[in-house]
Amino acid sequence: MPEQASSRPETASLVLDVAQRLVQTRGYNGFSYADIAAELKITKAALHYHFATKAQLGRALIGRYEESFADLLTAIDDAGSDAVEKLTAYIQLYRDVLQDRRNCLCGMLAAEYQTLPEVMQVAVTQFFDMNEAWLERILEDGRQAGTVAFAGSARDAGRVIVAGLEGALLLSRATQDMARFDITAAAVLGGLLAPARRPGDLAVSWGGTPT
Amino acid sequence: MPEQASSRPETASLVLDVAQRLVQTRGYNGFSYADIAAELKITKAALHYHFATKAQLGRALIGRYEESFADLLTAIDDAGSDAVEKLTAYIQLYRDVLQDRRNCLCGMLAAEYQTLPEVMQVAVTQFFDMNEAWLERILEDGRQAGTVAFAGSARDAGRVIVAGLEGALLLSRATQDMARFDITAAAVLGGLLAPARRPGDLAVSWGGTPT
DNA sequence: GTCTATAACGAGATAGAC
DNA sequence: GTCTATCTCGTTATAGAC
Repeated sequence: MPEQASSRPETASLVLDVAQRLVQTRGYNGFSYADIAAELKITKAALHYHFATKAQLGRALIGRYEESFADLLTAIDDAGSDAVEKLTAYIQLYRDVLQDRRNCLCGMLAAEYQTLPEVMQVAVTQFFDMNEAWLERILEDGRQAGTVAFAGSARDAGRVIVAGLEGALLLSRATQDMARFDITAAAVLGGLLAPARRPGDLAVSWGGTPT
Repeated sequence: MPEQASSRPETASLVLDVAQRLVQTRGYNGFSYADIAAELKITKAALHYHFATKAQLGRALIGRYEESFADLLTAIDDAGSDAVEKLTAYIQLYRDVLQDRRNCLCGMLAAEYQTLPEVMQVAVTQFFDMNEAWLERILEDGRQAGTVAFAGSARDAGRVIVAGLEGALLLSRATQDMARFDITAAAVLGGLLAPARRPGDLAVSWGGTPT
């Protein structure tokens, strides 16, 4: 770990906390070192000590986010429930972000993709790859177990889930309407349930045969 | 219409063209008056003559975008085909944007929502309302005709469609993978088809009962 | 309607003291 | 590890000539 002198709750970590919230709420192009410095009551120069360039800060942000997200996915795996419960828990991760009045870090960065330093672009892509790989595995397991059903590859079905949730997050935040997220989430999950398991009380169930 | 002197193809319109492409590719916080001026080979001061502030430019951008989008929806209506064809045409509008290597103007602005001047925030919300109102009508018609099927309200089903397409646009652009958009679009449409009409050859069909 | 010129500010970044 | 001070550049915006 890096050297440090006086400050105890590692400053670099606090910087990342603030920067992450700023990116999730304002975007990478929507905040500056001055914003972080003001909030932490240190100077911009001190920030540059920890993260020499904004690109390095941005890269570290994604790295930490992906890592903690991967940990959450592992925790879901370890809970050992079935595919539907795991997918529900996955959706809940997105919902938690929204409840925090934030967007997904990488969803926000995906919008700004073209303006990002290359190191950040690569890291963003990697984040979504990781998500899709996890979903692919869960979906394949669920299909084997007969609890979820979908046409096409598990990988593609995972991509559809990510797109639906990221889009729901984007629009729910803009319209400040959490219900908007919930109906999309219900549609995403409902559309994957094996017909036998499909409840009739879902608010929206894509492709569910209506009675 | 506003006065003008020498320039013929109304400069204001050219400014909007360039600005729109910049917002759709880089975001509202990702471009400046200097970028537009350089491209049109006029000065920043000339820009300020047409749009005194960046907020006014942004507001005009959304207004024109919504108007032309509404015209496209009317054209789809006038084609007089059934709900499924209209929904297919709607999806195609999004696909055209992606093929142009752009994001939806308002999808991009939704990400930056929190940083936008209030006049722009209101206009963005209005754009999505308009889309959802149109979809609600088409979906209701289709349900009546028995060509589309969905649980819940037509309004909510429309919201799910918009979220899915905006999310697909966002991620397809970041990963530079048009196929990613197509699989989500196929899932969105496939999930709405009435069971009797549902083809088996869709790459992905959300909730379609797999054989 | 467009220009030159510039104001006024904020951005990312660096030098060097402590 | 944080500071003061400063640099350089880009940003939005304005004043006033043509």
